[in-house]
Amino acid sequence: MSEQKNYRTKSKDAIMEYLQTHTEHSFSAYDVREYMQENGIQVNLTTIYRNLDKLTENGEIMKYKTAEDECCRYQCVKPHAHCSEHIHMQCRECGKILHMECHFMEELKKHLFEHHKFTIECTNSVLMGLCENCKNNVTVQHQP
Amino acid sequence: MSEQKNYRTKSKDAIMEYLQTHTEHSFSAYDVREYMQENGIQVNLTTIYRNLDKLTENGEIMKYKTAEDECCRYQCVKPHAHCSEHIHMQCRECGKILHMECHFMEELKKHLFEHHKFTIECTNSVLMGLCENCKNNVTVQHQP
DNA sequence: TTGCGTGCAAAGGTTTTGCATGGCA
DNA sequence: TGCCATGCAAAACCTTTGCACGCAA
Repeated sequence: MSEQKNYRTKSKDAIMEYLQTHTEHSFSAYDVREYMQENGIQVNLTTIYRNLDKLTENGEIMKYKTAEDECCRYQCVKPHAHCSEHIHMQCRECGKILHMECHFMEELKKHLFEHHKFTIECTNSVLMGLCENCKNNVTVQHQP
Repeated sequence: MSEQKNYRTKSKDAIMEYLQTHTEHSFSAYDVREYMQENGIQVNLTTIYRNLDKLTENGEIMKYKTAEDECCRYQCVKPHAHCSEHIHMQCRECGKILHMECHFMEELKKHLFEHHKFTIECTNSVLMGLCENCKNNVTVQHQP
């Protein structure tokens, strides 16, 4: 339908580089800007938002919010195939994202449909919790 | 620790009434205000936010966001026990919330921990999708 | 009478929009 | 040259905060 030409620009390249070096963690628009500033690249926050929006539409990154976040979070899903067909887990401490790329995903879909008559849509379906590392750290910290 | 007295007020009663008649769906602060206006009850939006916050702290309602929502959504979980121990499913069309109150919840927890080393925290863990009703409607609508 | 609850106005923060300019193809 | 991309400023939007007053207990 709306076949739009995409020009290659310095800003876009810089943002893509950020994404590809941060595939394991989620980030906010402000994180991207901070990275740009640290590397001496001049990119406006509006431009960052516009590029992140476009990437979300193209399915190259995920966009979501939680009750704890006051801003949107994004994550590159490019290295993983079929991200719209499995759900994701996010660590609330470090922001790391895990992909449920395994046989259990099918079982989950099946259970939801058969027992709850619910058709899951994996986009925006995120389970919150703690990854291995952060769980250990949090546990240690909270001990007397 | 902070044992705070709770006064019973007209606003609080009105909000609680809204909650108890809307246990099946999520709502925003603006939904509550709209309901109040329709019923001729004068309640300030600030007051609504403050009461919803308090109810969230008490564990009587859930609070969450999704990438699609531009505002926070809340839902009464009072009729369901142990809502912090199971995850929820939300219909993206009608906002309805379903509770995974079944044996499968344990299997899910176990799988996440054993295969992904992920410790799920059910608060804020919401699966998005379509409920039975909306799935049928959407399917029909999209047919030629 | 005490101090929690409320309304009002204003501020805070993130995200979006309009418009003129810049730059890729 | 045509049109997408960008920067800047301002707006939009939801949510929170400060303060004075009202009201439950």
